[in-house]
Amino acid sequence: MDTWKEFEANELTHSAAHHLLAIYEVGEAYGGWARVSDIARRLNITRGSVSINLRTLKKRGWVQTDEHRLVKLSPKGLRVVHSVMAKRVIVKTFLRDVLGIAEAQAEIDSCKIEHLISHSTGQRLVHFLQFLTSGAPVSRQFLRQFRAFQASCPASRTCGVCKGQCLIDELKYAT
Amino acid sequence: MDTWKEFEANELTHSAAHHLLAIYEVGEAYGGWARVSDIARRLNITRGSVSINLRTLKKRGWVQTDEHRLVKLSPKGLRVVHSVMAKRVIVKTFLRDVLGIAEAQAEIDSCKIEHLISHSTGQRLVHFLQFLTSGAPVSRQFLRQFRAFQASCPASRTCGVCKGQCLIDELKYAT
DNA sequence: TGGCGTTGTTTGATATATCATACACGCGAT
DNA sequence: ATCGCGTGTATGATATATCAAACAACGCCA
Repeated sequence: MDTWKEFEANELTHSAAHHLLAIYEVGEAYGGWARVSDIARRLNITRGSVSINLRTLKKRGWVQTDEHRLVKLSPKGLRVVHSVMAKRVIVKTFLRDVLGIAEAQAEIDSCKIEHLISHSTGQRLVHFLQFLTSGAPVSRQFLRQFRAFQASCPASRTCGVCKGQCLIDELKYAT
Repeated sequence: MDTWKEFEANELTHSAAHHLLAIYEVGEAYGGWARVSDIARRLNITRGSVSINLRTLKKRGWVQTDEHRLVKLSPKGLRVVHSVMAKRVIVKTFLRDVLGIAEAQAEIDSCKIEHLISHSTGQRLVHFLQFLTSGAPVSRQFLRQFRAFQASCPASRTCGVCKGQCLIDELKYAT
């Protein structure tokens, strides 16, 4: 019923996830400590925005601050960052190495999705990639034949309603 | 640099996508025409919220209104709905039938992602599923052996930082 | 000791997305 | 004809997320 609301219910927003990632990346060379200015520069937003957003991140217990106003991830925040980073790598790897999507597009898609997929989905995707790249004969053969199949796929078929914008026509098998 | 901002730049928000889907579903039995009340009931939000959100949807050219205040998808809106529906089905099918994720979780994850994946990613995912379910010997064998591999996977390994919350440890192959 | 630049915060603005509540309109039943 | 209910809209509130601009504080340099 309210499945679609799970999106909003997610306590980790896209914005928050990237603030945490930025703190991690910026602080990497300074023992985990980051300055508001550098976080803002990294995200290409204003210092004011970062300052305001940090309130929520602190309230959630994801970051800690210094007496010098330096910012650091809490253990809880670090766990979130690890989780998000891992999911992005997994999704991007799948999109690029299995589906053959261009690096740039794979980056964009995985960046949008990284904070949304569940732990179990991420884990199963890892196992899938592990098996696919395990070097087992069946995996190698499958990948090779899939590449050939892809090459033979028509660029796109036209849908009566969407004029090629949707994929309905290609979904007959799924009904 | 600003890849992460693509999320906000997306003109089709999660909320908007589901409003359009609701209009489509509610209107299905009435020649595409839907009432604000029914849309609100469908989404489990107030009539007021729908009323306000419809302004944006109209401004974007996705819906049209009647002199009786009935709401209908424009041709452009219908294309969006087809595109989103198709992507949800594709992703859900992949999660459920390939990765073996439970129906409910697959529904939640695909619902979060449906409006975010690009057309090319959706199309390639379709081709992947087509090949996997084509009945080709290599596909059947691959799927069977993957199931066996999955069954042998340890439930989860513990990450020093995350205590099993992240998947970093399982990503060694990807570095 | 001044002054200037960087830094972090605050303020007022916009945009989305929701709520509860109040209001106005129309239609059907009495 | 009017009473009441359902419907759509409007209003004021909250929460997120951004901006520009103003402001205060600190440090460095002369």
